[in-house]
Amino acid sequence: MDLTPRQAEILDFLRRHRDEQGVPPTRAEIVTAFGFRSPTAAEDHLRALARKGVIELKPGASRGIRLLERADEYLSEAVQLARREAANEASLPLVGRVAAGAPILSDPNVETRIPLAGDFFRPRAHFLLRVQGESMRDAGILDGDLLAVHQTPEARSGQTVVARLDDEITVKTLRLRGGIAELLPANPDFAPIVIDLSRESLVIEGLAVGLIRGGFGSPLIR
Amino acid sequence: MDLTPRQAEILDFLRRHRDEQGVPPTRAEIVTAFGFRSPTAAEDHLRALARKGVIELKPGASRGIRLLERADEYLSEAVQLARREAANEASLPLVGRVAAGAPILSDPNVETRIPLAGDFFRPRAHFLLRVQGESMRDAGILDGDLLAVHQTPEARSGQTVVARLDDEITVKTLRLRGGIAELLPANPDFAPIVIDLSRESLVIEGLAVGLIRGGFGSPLIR
DNA sequence: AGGAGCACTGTATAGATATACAGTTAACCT
DNA sequence: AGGTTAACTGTATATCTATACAGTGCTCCT
Repeated sequence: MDLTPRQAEILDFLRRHRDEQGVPPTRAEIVTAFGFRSPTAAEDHLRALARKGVIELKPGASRGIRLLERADEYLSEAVQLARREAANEASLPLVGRVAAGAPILSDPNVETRIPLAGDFFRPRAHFLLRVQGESMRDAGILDGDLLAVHQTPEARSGQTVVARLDDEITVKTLRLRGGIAELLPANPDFAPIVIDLSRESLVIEGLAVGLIRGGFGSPLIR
Repeated sequence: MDLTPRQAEILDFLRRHRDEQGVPPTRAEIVTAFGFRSPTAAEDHLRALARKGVIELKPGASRGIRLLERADEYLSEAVQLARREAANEASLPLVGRVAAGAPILSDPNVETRIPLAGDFFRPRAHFLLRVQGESMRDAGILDGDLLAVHQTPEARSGQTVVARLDDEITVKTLRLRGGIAELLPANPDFAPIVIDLSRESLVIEGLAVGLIRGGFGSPLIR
């Protein structure tokens, strides 16, 4: 059963009071916080929250209000957003096969999240891309590696870039000469890709800023 | 000023009560927990803790006991140990140049800690080793990379190992044939190392289980 | 039309709680 | 030898606190 807006307000207050004061509130403190004129108003709300299973009331005990785990599901939107942002700052989305046309960080492209903060890399990484193929082998970037990518359209000649070409994502070294862009592989078995910028477009998704191999449960040892 | 052993016990109880019950205890609850026969015993202890600045007492408020930040400095040894272990589980020591003779994880060898849990890798990593040299270049292990290492003396032929040879740490592929061990580089510019196990000893420090490049503030982009 | 749930007001009270006051015992410092 | 501090016992009480009981007005469902 869902909480009413008012009950969610009360729950938010319980959480805030606990976090800021270190103690759950009394009925009287709820009354003053919300401007009630009767302790029963607070009592009724607590009963409702307990009935819905988001808090536990200890009979007889003063301040005997306990926020249960599942209370997290009923956070106000503002608090939920803040939590999600905090979680995002401590982990990176892992992008596998990129669907044609879709933005690289759109939901269906994200396989999972890796528990590593983006600012572990410099400049900071915005996502991890699972490398496919051996075209950058001689740069130490192997098939299956996770490439840490700083999302930016700006790239200089010589940098290792993540580019989108005909709705395909590719990792290569960028070389710019006049109106010509070259995407150079680091493997003699592969041919460079040459793009005439006056006729074709090249979308730079980001820069390679790091690499992770062998994590997330895929063993390196066979 | 330091806490007395008894005061530390009381503080531990306050913390445990808060964590387990979600509410600080009343004087009466302290009394029953410690077998006191007078509420004043609890009151006196709380006053002492407040005077020493580890808790804050709110006059008049029931359960008005607040654990302050600096209370963490006065944790019991058991709790401190548990905390340190929890922190270690969420980060990996980075080992740079290894001092001759010293165990690989001894204090002076550890440069810093990297905020990544060891069980991010399978089997779990115990430390990260900063790779020196290009001898494993063709295996995608470059100079400066951080190699995630699972600490174990057991290695099978074909695995990438971290070995100690004449007090030098080296990363190579292991090959075992009868009483002969070979440490094979992955770079034609380097020669294999052959060890006759009946005459020389080879210490395996661990197995390579993963790799990180470009993190910890060292930019990949130039 | 009426029952149920929500969100309250208003009053009352048993008992939970903090806290003062008066002691005791032992260790430690000077 | 005397003062201070820690760690308690024992009693008492103002007041804080949970909670019961009796209502009101509103909305939503059937």
